[in-house]
Amino acid sequence: MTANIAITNRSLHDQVVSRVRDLIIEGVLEPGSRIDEARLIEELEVSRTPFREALRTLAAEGLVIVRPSKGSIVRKLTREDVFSMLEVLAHLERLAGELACARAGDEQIQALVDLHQRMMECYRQRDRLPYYKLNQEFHSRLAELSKNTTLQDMQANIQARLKRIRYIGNQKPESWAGAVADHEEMVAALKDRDGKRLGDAMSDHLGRTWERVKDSI
Amino acid sequence: MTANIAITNRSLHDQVVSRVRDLIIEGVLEPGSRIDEARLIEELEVSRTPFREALRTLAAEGLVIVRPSKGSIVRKLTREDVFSMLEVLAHLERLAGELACARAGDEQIQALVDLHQRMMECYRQRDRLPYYKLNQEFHSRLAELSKNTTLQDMQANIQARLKRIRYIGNQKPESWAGAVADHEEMVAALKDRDGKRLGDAMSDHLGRTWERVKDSI
DNA sequence: TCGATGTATTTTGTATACATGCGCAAGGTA
DNA sequence: TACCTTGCGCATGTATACAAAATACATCGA
Repeated sequence: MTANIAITNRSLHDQVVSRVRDLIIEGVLEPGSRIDEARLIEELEVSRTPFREALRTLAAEGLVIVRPSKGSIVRKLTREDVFSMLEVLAHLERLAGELACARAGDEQIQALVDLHQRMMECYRQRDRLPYYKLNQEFHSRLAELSKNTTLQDMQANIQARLKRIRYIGNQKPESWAGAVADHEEMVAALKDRDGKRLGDAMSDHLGRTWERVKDSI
Repeated sequence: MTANIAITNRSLHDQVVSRVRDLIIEGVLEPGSRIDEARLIEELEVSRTPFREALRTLAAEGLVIVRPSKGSIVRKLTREDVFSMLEVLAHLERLAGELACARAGDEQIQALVDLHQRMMECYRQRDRLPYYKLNQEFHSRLAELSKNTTLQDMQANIQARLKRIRYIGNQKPESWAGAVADHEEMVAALKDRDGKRLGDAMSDHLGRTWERVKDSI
């Protein structure tokens, strides 16, 4: 097999989905605002067909709402939405933690510990954005270790929907310190393969996430 | 407010989504088989545009898989898929049970108990289909009592994807009796508002569902 | 001036036409 | 005969045209 020189011939649909998803997460398309179909298809330089298909996909993901004959809007999360999502996410990550302790290989756990070290390095340097990205990766990777694809998918979905709010909400330094402490506990439990303790830690972590985030909605 | 005389002007998209979803759940469209776009749009008497949008929605729901330039197929669940879905569903319903005990009103609990009575009546009469439908409703209603919309959505999604397999897998009489016993325990715990016990019961119930179902995949 | 009603304009929904890429089979070559 | 090549047909992907609905706006009357 030669080096991978394949042209990633992704369909326009897929490209539009990830592009618009990013626009929503980055806040370029503001929550609650109408999605101007004509404007966006012009900027993205695609026709209405793949664009509208993409909207359907994003609607199913929960990022946009299509109101029949009235256009689509970027879904705006209420406090109740965010609370319920964090409640479910906490419970899912508890399961992920427990399963990871039971099913992950030693190298996989070590890899996650290494990732954690890199996060700590970012924290010491106060490199917010790299930390944030590693953090996202930490949680997805932990879900992977559960060896449960449904769990991974659902966690990824909620993560994506909350991404923006969590980013906004984690600005305060003391919040950051708290999150770091949570992670220390999680990694310790993971090293010991103590599923119960890891599950509790993940659940608690997300419980505190609500406290950190709730005022920025 | 007068009686609701609004004309339900559902878009073709929505109609196609629910129609095709039913075709998949009912097994008319067989798992793993290619979806013949031309044939279906003819039978449904719609054009390709709303049909293809509907496919995107169903793909996001996990019922079909669109392979770029290669057509769509009805997603075929592997044993691993079903196991992971039941594992997550069990965990979600555990949460639903715990939250329901904490948050539901007395009348709501009573309504669920009544529903349970009707299920028992069906069981005594060996009315399989009505029982099955009431059972679906029982689980959705219990999720409602959690007052957590995200939980409801995710539970509904997994339910829909598993619907067909669960129906096939619940044919044996002894399986049915076991499921009924599980429900008795669940309702007892719910009456007592014993969240922990209800959570365990729901989780155990779905654990046994795997046993009932696993050979029919 | 305010409101109601009818009309114009914009926007969305659906159908269809056109483009592209995949799979398969016919034909050629070793 | 087995395997590779090549070209054609057809399914899929995308663009555009047309239809219907909703919104904005203007005109008329009280």
